[in-house]
Amino acid sequence: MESVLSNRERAMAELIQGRELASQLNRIFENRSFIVDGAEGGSAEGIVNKILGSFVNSLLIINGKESDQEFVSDQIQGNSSGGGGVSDGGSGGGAGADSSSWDANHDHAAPAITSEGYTEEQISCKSTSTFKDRRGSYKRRKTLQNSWTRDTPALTYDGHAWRKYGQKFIRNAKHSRNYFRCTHKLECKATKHVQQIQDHPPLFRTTYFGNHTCKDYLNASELVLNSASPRDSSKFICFDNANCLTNKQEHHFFSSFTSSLFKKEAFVKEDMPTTDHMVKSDHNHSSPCDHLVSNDLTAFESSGLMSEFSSSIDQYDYDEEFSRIIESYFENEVSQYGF
DNA sequence: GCAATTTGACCCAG
DNA sequence: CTGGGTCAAATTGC
Repeated sequence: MESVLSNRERAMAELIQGRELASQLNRIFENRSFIVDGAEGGSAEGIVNKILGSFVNSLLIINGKESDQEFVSDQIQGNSSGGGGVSDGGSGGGAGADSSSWDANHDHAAPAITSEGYTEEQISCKSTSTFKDRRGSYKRRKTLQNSWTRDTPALTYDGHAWRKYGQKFIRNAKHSRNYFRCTHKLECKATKHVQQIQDHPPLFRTTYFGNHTCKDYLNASELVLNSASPRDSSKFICFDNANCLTNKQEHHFFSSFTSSLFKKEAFVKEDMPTTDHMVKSDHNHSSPCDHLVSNDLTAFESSGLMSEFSSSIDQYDYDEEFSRIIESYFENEVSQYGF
C-alpha cells in the first residue's frame, strides 16, 4: 500500500504533466502549425483531453482509485476521437457564428404582419380553418440555407439556451425529431432540430439553422441532455455553478473551472479556425468552432467524470499547497485563453 | 403567476 | 399530394 505522501507526489507529477500540456495548448493557440507526437496530440482538443486526463488521474491517485484511470482515460479519448467524437449534444446545439443568410431569408420570408400578428394571407385562410386554432399559420422557409449538421454521441451544452417548440415523428426514422429555437426568439432567430439517428451506440444529429443574433450565449445556463423521447425531452443540466452540476456543496475551484470553460468557448468561437468536427458542413456554411470545450464537457458528462471529479474534490482533504497548484493549473495557464 | 414543454393542427415546399 | 416545419392552446413545473 502506498502512502498518502507518495500519492500526493504522483498527483503532483500528474498536475505538472498537465501543466506542460497546457503550455502545449498555449503554443497551439499561438502557432496553429504546432505539431506534437501522438495520434491526436497535435490537436487542441487532444491536448485538452490529456490535460483533463492528467487532472482526473491526479484526483484518482489521491483517492486511491487508480484502477479507474484506464477507464477514465478511455472515456475521455472515446468521447473525443473519431468521427462520432463530436460531442455537441443533440439538444445542446451550438450557435452559428457566421453572417446569416438564413436570417435574411427568414426575415424576408416572414410575411407582412398585421396588427394581430398574422398575414393577410393567413387571415384569408381563417374562413377555411377554425378561427380559434391558428396553429401552423406561418410562412415556411424556402430552403435550408445557412444550415449545418453535427453528429454526436451525446447531447451536450453548446453555450446557448434553447426552447423546444415542436416534435415530430419523421418518416423512416426510428426516433422523433425535436425542434428548438433560441430562447431569445424575439431577437434571435437561430433554430435547430435534433434527432437520434442511431441506437447503439447512440448518435444524435443536430441540424442548425441561422445564427444567433443574441449576444449572451454565455449566459445560457441550461443544457438539454436528451430529447430522443418525448418524456426525456426536457432534461436539463444547470451549469450556473458547481451546485447544479454536482448536487453537492459548492466548490470554489470547480465553480471557477466550469465557468472558465464557457469563457473559453466564447474565445474559441471568435478565434479558432474551422475544425474537422463538423460531420457535414453544407450550404456554403463555414462551421463555427465552438465545440472544443464542449467536447471536454461531454467527456466528463457522459463518463460520469463530473461526479467523480467533484466527489474527489469533496472527499480529499487537500492542503493549501495542493489547492494553489490546482488553481494555478488553470488560472495561470489556461486563463491565458480566456478560460 | 410565469415560463417552458407538450402536442395536435395547420401550412407549404418539393 | 406528402411530409417536414412551425404555431399556439393546453399542460406542466417551479
